[in-house]
Amino acid sequence: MRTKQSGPIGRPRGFDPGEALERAMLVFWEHGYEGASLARLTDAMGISTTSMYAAFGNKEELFRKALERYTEGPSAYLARALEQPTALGVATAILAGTVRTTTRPAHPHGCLGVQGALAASDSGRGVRDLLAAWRNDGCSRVRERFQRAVDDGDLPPDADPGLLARYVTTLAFGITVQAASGVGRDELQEMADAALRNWPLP
Amino acid sequence: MRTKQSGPIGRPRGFDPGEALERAMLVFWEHGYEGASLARLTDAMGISTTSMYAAFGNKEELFRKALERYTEGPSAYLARALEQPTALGVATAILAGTVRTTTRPAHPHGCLGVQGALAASDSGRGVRDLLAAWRNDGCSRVRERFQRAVDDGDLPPDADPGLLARYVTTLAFGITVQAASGVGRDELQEMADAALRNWPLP
DNA sequence: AGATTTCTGTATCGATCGATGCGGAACTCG
DNA sequence: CGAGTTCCGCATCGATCGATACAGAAATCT
Repeated sequence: MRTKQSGPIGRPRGFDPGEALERAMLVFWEHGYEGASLARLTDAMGISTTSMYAAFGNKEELFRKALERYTEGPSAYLARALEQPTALGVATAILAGTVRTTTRPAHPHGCLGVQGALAASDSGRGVRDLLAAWRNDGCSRVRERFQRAVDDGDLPPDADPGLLARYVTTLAFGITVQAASGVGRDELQEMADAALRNWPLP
Repeated sequence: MRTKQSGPIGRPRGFDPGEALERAMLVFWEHGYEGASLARLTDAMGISTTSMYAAFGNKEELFRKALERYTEGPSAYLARALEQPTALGVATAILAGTVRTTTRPAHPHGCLGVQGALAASDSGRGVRDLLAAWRNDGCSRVRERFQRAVDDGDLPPDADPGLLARYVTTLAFGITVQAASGVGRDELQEMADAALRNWPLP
């Protein structure tokens, strides 16, 4: 027999916060921060607005947590890509991961970090700036990885890590826009392959 | 002396529709379709909601006309770029025009055709699809131009016009996202130069 | 058991959304 | 001039926005 764990006092939650957050992330991904209404979010999460506010604070806090989940979930390919042994491997993995994630059937097309709030009203400025910082942080991490590649001799000494990182992330962001426009996975992957055929940029 | 033109009967408009549309376009550009409220739009246009509805129909129609104005105004560089004599000239002009237009001081950063409505709620689906078609149309026109370059011998016979067009437009869309994130003009132009240094893609 | 704490469902808040009704103002006609 | 037509300012519409108040339900504590 197992001893009953003494849980926190009071009535326990009637839902799984992780799964509710996953559902919310998908709604934000598909409709954007301002395009996702509380009614639609809570309906997808399977809880009432009261429970949502008690568990996540408010709509903006819910989005911040959904973005964290997105980063560690659908967007985790970035962290894995940065661990590739060569700079070319890093770039290739980033673009392949972007293509795969933004064109998954049965998932929203595009990237939450881009279409979550590229432009917004005043009330969405906080989230818009958060996402801009999220994207710039991604570019910075790639640049630092390429700088390490230069230091290690993997990239030639005259290579510009900042320029290469900007190139790769610009392609990645462009891919997310193309995916949101309905462009197919194979065509984007072919383009990504061609874009890295002259690495590291003459 | 000049004969007085017999204008339309009734009280004449108290505002210039072209300038009002220009103001509306700037608001849509900065805040997106759903992020731009009627109150903010009409305030910027300097007219009342009644006048706006009488002159433009409704919010969605106003956006459609604002997008037309954007296409013939800030985005006119695309049409001019397609008239460049060489495919490389076309690609170079597209990216330079994108960088310039999306990073103009005293103008909204980014591109109306991208951040106008990448993701939206149900009520914004019409505009979202309109913009997706707008972007895909842009890519198609570039592809047709590159096809002509192949036919004319400007591009090698084995060049893939569709892939090249996808490459250039993906870079352009990526640039608009970077610009919306606050990345500076010079850095983006350097990246664009490097991206075309190996034209037409090995 | 009773007391205490926490979660949930309903009902609703004030604000804002896009969109209109209405009466008076401003113009061209005859 | 008066009649006819159009435009504009004000007030307001029903719907929806994000966010809460309140009371009852469900758990752990002593």
